[in-house]
Amino acid sequence: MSSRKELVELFRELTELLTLDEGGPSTFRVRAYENATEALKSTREPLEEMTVSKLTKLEGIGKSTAQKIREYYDTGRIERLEELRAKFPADFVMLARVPGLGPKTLLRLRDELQVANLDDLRAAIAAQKIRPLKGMGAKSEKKLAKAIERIGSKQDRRPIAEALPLAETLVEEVAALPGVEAVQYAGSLRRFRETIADIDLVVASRDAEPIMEFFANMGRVSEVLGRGGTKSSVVTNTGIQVDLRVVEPEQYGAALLYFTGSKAHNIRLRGRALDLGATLNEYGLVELETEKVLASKTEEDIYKALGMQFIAPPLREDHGEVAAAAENALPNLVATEDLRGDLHVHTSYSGDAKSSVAEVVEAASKCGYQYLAITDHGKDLHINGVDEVTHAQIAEEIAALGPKYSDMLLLHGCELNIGKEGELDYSEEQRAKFDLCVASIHSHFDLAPEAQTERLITAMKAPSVRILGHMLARSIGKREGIECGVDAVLEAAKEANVAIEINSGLTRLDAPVEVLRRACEIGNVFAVSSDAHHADHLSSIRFGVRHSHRGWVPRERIVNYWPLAKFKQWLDG
DNA sequence: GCCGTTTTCGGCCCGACTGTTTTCAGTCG
Repeated sequence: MSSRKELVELFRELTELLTLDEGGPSTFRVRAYENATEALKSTREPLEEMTVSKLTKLEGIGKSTAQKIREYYDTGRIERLEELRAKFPADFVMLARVPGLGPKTLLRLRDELQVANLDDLRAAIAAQKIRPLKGMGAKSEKKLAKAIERIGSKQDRRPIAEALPLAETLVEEVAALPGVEAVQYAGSLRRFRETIADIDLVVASRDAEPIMEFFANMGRVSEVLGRGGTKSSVVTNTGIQVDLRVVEPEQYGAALLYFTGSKAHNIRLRGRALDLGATLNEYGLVELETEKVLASKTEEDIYKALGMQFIAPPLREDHGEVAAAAENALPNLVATEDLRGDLHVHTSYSGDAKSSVAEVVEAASKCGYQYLAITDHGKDLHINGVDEVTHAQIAEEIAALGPKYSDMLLLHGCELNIGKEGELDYSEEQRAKFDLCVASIHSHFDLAPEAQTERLITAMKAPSVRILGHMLARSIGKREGIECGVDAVLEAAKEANVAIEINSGLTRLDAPVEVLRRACEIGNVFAVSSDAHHADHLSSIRFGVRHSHRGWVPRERIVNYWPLAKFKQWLDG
């Protein structure tokens, strides 16, 4: 683990233990630790080399945190953390993971019943020792017993590829209910995070009851965690928690804003609301003095009333977007309709794809594209690869479709495989016959970082290569991306005028957000690509678009946003 | 613990649901 990552981990633990020490999560000290942890996570400053006074200049980091950072880099440990670890052993901290069991109750269980671990808690429940405690009762005891069962089955965050389809289905089903004027999934899913902990649904309706009724009784519900008049939580039989909230249609924008978050973004917005003499909650932005509702119906209204640009959901992480929006300095983000082409698409010639050349081209035409690159695999990719003869055949098929699609430039491309040493399929002379080459890694994921860096740079030096496909070759939730020197690779890409792909596959979303943001700073160009393996999947490019938003990628840097002439100039350049 | 031209103290985001109460504390997001 890099020392930076470890430092963030230590601060996370510090925050968790401090929450116990403070006896509650909402003390301002705990908040400060949360903020500091977040600051460490998102900053790019070279912390290791910085003095205490320099560190305190960073937002969210004061004297105390700065000293702990220095202490960590100088001695490898943080004294305060050691103290807290001694005070709260790991077995006891484990208990905080039981849903519904917060610090207050936890500390009372320890002080009054000597509960030190999960077994103690089970024994206390079995002996009915919980219910006599003040503020507790038979119901709380039972609830606790049930919650303990869930600690084992409770899944970590789910990959977006698993959660998004379920969320879309739920939205469709709820939208069809009578009285529903609008419905949308919110939360981290709408922010397009790679993994999500639960699905949040926000509904606009004047009659919440039938929606609650439907929601709690859906066939896929395995457990109802809570059911109120306007808010319910369930667990589905695949173990994903879904929260649903119903508001009046006039309040829909405020509710959507509130539940899309992130928490830190919301806090930042509320702070700004207070500066303007107003308060912001899930029902609206309300002027404090007059109690007049300033905005509530749409998110756009609220951002406007707060005196800032609309902030796209993927940006709402409190990574500087609020300040940027107030200064009218957000990047111009690309919309799916803005894209003029797709530069990474497979046909059934690639063993792992399903649609014919004609079907893929027709689908691209329906997307309204001005250009399309068909990029079946090179021959080095065993099983799914395509040899020279077959590629010549593909070229003919594409050429034959030219007259029918005269308003679309059809390119015969190839997705080359980057070998262990950075070698590519075919000879450079043969590669030059392709209109466009994407080069991607499909194997040898565990090489040393230096070797991976060299490998990518070598591949990009081939003059035919114009796009670096799914840069880290990760699979979200399954496989970490390769380790490499990101800056060196991005610099080399810039030098070679190679675009960094923004791969739209929900299991890929590669290059990752941190790489995209770094690439923006370095000055790279990008290609948002579907990597579709079926004609129906060209539309998944919309996911890549949302991922590009998360990376703050300005549309001016996206080669397939460019008009045909400019795109061709880049392609031939 | 952090922050700041209403600065070095006194603020710091806001509400639903549950289970226990009979006006509220704890938890969660």
